[in-house]
Amino acid sequence: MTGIDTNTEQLIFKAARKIFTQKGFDGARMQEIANEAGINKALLHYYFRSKDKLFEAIFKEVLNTVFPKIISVLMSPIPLIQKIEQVSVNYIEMLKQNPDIAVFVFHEISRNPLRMVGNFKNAGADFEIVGRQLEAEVQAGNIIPIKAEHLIANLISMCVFPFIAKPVFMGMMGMDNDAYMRFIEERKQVIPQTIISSIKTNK
Amino acid sequence: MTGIDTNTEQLIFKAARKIFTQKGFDGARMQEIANEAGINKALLHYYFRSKDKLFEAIFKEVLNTVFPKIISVLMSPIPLIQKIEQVSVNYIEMLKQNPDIAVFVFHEISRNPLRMVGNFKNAGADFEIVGRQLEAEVQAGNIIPIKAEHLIANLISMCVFPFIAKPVFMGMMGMDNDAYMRFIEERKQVIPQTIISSIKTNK
DNA sequence: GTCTATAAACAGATAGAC
DNA sequence: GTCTATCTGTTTATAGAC
Repeated sequence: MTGIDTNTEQLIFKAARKIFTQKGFDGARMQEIANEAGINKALLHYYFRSKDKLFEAIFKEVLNTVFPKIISVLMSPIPLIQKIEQVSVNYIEMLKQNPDIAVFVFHEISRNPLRMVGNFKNAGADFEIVGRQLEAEVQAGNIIPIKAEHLIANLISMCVFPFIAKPVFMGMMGMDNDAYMRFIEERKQVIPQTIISSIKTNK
Repeated sequence: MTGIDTNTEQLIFKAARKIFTQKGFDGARMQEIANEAGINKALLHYYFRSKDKLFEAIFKEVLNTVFPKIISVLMSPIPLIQKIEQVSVNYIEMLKQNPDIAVFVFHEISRNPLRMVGNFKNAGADFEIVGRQLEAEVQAGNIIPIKAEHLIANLISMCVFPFIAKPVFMGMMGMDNDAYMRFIEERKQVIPQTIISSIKTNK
């Protein structure tokens, strides 16, 4: 028990995560993963048996990086406004550290939607909690009515999509990489501000 | 000149578009495209020389389906509010008719960002036009200040992302396909309402 | 133009030495 | 555990008959 494993299995895992998230399952080559890990191709099969098995391990880990983060915030017992702010900051920060993850996840899921089923705990509870919070605020006259589904869809869309469309937006906006990263940073403020001011009443 | 070509080349093109947009370049098989077109695999090479060439033809056509639509609305000489409403309706309608297109385009672009360069006319002008409209409205006291980049990013994100994340949202929201389509339909109203009420002043 | 048959290259997986 | 060498199936692409 050395705590952190820097053994071969970890090397492979890290390399596979990089290659798979960059190229997708179909575009990834076992040879390339082996090169990235600095080991031989046969070792991949020794540790993970097949490309499919290796991919499933990576994909599971990636899903656990992506979804619990937002679920836990949406379910936590804090005011709605704070949830919106926290989701924006946390999600954008996570995506900054894992730039390829968004395109990868949604591409692989649409390639095989059933993949979701196994790795996915029901998030319906989140919507109920947020829905109740929304109702309470509407009753109090603080916000105008909106379905929880749309509110959450708006929030996640505005956070995630700019990472998915990065090259397109960069081209359209005439930004270089640094400028685009500053643009992303600004969104931590812009998104909560947009959502909150869109639902607030004038009272 | 019969006007509409229903010849072999068109058959191939249509089949290739379907398979490529569903599976991506790496996941698509020439055999599957041939099957879809009801012809032989060798004919694909007869008409398009290689998988790469066939893909480039498809990709170019897909980009022309996706981008000019929004560009033309953003550049048109109509009030800002109307632009926001028209983009929402047009874009969602286009994506309803081409459900796979969004995941496909962004996956392929991040696989090879340089692909954009050739097929992309500068859209910087759009942002300038929208930027000037925004400034005018701010001066008139009608809206609060926001960068054109963020406004447009918000708009496109909220329209496109629900198609990219369809299986995830369906799972999270516990919707079947019909319910999700109704949800998408609602967004034609929700998105303009969200954006407009987020920038309007209280005057 | 369209087909069948096949070449040529590639990629995942395994055998077996060390 | 790690390597080299190789097998096996797949996939793009071409040759050549019709």
